[in-house]
Amino acid sequence: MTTESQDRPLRADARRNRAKVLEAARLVFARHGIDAGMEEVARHAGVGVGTIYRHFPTKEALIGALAVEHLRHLVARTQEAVSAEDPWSAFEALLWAAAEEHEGDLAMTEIAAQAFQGGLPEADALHAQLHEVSGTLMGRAIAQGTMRADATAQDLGVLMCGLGQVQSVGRPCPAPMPWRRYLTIVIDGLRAR
Amino acid sequence: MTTESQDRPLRADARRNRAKVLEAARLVFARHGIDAGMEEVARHAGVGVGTIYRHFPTKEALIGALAVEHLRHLVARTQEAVSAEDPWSAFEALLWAAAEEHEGDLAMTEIAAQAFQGGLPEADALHAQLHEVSGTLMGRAIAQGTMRADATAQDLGVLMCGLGQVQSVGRPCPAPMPWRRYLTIVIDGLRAR
DNA sequence: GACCAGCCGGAATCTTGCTTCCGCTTGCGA
DNA sequence: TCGCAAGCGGAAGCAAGATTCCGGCTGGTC
Repeated sequence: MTTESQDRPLRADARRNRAKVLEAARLVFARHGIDAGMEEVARHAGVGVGTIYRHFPTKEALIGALAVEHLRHLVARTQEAVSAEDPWSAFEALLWAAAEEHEGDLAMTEIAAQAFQGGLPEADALHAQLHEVSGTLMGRAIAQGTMRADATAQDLGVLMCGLGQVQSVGRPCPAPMPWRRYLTIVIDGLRAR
Repeated sequence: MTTESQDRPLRADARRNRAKVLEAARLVFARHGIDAGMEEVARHAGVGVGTIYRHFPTKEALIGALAVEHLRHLVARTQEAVSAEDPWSAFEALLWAAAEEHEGDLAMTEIAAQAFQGGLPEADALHAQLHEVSGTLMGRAIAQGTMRADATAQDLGVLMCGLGQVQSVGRPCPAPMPWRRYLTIVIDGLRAR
């Protein structure tokens, strides 16, 4: 997925381990933030650090792989939303669902950040795709008269970026679950008046 | 300010150095993020690392001192806003001004974060004060009928937290200056309908 | 069932950055 | 002007964490 996977089929155990590593990384980073050690990820996956490095040349690459997975997921979700009949409801539901999914996730923001500047071609492509799809969705909502006319896909990105920060509860902001308020207010800000 | 300053008057050169360190820290952290090294801060201040540690027992303490300064500043600004005749305009102007001030500042979010959980008594007190003052300001705006009735000082904190993230341009989000859009939308979200 | 390329574990290594230490310098009161 | 407590610089000490290395294991093929 990241470096070479189409070349040789990968031995059965290797494929299994790769998956375990990815899963463990998602979990550990979500719980302890992106600064969690590789050692910790390895322990959680039940493998040695060496195994991680066999699959991902560097910590950054591992994070990049997570980012790609995440983006893929987002694109899929957004595409579904585009084909709903009521674009505004679909849009709103999409945001709530996406946020809910990452409740208390300490890493999403940083992972997404990596993806942006990491220069991973795959991540770039997915970004472009996400940008386009969400643009379409928002365009439909605007046409419907429910979303403010000047809203763009880029705005959405910016707002989601803030959401990620807010969701890393504990680190930046105090008080539990303020992100629901965040989303409420932001969504109202995107509504047509 | 942080540890002991009321005790002995501090020698003239020491006071001068302390100020230089604080100023350099603000600058360096803003430019390179909170992960910039102490070495770098020292070089920028034109002193040795040892000198920093004479004034601030730890990097965390140095950051804490910056946070306190920042909070003090915010409280003062907000107090001014409270005494304006038009609360909504004052509120809006306050947000824009605060944001403008930290254009491209990579450290504000993290510094503010430190202040929250750092447990610094002085920072806690200032937070409480800020919370109260902004609550007053917002209450006036709500009474005026210009701000949504359910808005709270805590909401403001959450939204500013997101803003901080958005402003760390380069790290998390791509595209230059999207924070103006962020603020525009958020402010509209806070408006009464 | 024997072979071997590919894979594994995890100790050792390298890097980076915070913090401490200590001999030298300097403001400033007598 | 003298004496010295307070302050200074920056090399050395340490800790944490990423990455490398290599001897030993194992799917999967002949």
